[in-house]
Amino acid sequence: MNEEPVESPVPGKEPEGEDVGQSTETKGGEADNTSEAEAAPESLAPSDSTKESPRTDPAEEISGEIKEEPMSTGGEPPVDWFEPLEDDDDANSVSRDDAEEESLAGESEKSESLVGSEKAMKKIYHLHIPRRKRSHPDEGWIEWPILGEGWKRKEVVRRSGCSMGQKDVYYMSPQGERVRSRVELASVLEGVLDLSAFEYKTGTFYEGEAPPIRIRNRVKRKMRERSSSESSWMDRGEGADTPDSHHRLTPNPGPKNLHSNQTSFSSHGTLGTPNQGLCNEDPPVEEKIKLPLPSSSRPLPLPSINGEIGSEDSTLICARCGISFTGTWYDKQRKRPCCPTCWAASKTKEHPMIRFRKWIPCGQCVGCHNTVNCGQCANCKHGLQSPESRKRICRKRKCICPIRKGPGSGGFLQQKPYNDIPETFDDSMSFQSEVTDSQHLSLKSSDTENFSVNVDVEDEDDMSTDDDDDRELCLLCSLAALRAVAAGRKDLRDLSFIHCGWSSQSLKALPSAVHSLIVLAFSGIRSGSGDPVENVKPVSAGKDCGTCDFCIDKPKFGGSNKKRQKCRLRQCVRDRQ
DNA sequence: GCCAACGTTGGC
DNA sequence: GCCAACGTTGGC
Repeated sequence: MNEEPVESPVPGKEPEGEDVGQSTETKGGEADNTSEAEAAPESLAPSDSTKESPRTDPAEEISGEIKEEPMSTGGEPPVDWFEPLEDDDDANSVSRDDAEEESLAGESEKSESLVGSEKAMKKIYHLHIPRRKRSHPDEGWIEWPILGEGWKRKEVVRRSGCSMGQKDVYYMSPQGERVRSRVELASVLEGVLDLSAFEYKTGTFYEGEAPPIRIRNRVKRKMRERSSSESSWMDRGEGADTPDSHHRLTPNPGPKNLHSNQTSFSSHGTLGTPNQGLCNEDPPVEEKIKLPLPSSSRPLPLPSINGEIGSEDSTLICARCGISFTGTWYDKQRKRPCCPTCWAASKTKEHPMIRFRKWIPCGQCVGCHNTVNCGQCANCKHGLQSPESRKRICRKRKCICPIRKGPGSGGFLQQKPYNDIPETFDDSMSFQSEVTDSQHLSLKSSDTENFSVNVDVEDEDDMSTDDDDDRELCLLCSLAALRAVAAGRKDLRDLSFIHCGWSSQSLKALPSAVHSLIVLAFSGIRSGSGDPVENVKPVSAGKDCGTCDFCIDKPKFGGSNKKRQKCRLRQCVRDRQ
């Protein structure tokens, strides 16, 4: 029966089931239960004050010093069940649990900060701080014949938490049904006892008009996340019944008002008890952090570093390493946040910095404001030549917004990157550490977006055949250039083996940010060397290796010219795939 | 898995 | 703002 011997300091003196701290709250019942309508509230105050008792110096208790405990050791008859908790003369009764509890939430002066800190610690650091001490189920029950034979009543004062000090009153039917509200009690006593004049809290019937009975129309709120992984970012679904919801006597209040679901999120300010304000000062951690919506219901955000891309980036907690970071990085499944470091470590081939995107015109830049075709650019010329097939917009009318983030940034299209990009990119990332701070900043600011080596497509038809379109440059070449720089290369001439036919001209046509990076890097490596691309000799633009199968196929190498393909070494790697 | 203890919130 | 009602949690 007694499962908590440690908490029964004076065995035999009192029913062991009632000597635990929990029982303090019930003492309002006194021996004479029927006349304690006022006694109950009054008796509860001391229960809290007990925690202010001089005896309860946590430091002293923890240090092993047993205080004098004069009150109880003096042999004064204990005031019922208060004795063990308040003035325990038994050394053993100064249990570690008590000390812990008091240290956590014992002294009322400290309770606010303690409660707050406890909550914060629990929430933020997930420390395993015992939240509560469970009393024995049989403890604290007082016969309550006013409700009928066999009925019991129990008062519980919350000893910790935000609602510390709040009193809960329970009743237990002769059949052992535990009632925790007037509604439940009414349902049990329906047809047996009229509770219209029954005051649930005090357990007494009063005379006069009965206060209105509140009927709550609650909406189930799904706040808590599931324990792990994928569901952690999802709202909890229906059916999250708790065991309590099954055992509860209270009938289900029926259909919930769905409309109130929203307001429930904004009503944290309500104060159930004076202490509840403490809880509401700091929103839960989950609410401090803007939790991302499930990827399925959320536009795929732009990747970013330090939130430079997309000013609305959230502070997220990496699901892998736990660090916080800003941005909108997600793991491969895009279900959980993933910091850039873990991203790099993931070896995924779908690096967030490498994407193919489709521009959405900003509508504000000069290019977007141009309405007249220049007639001079390749696109215009192409259109003049074959108006039917003209699909490209005049280059002067293209969006030249430096940020290149259209009004619907979510409209970028993510496409599959090239296969061997990650390693290349890793090298280029290492390059960042070699540059100066200012250079580094330039990498992380607006250039970052371009540095992400996007192949930007204004529309599908605009991609591919236009040789002098800077958007046509091979992604691998761009990356290779960066990689070479990162590796400490002094020039880029050997890049031809990656992209045959590269010349200084084509290098110059690198996406401006990439080119700038190269220049920047070289200026850091070789001060005053100027534009390194300028020094790059034209590479094997016109030379065939004469050994590959395509060259051998050529007539000049004695082939039959069946394949009619350019020397493999002169082909862009991209084209070879 | 139960349920005491605590959190939350909607009615007043 | 209070607090009854009930949802939720975590100790057992």
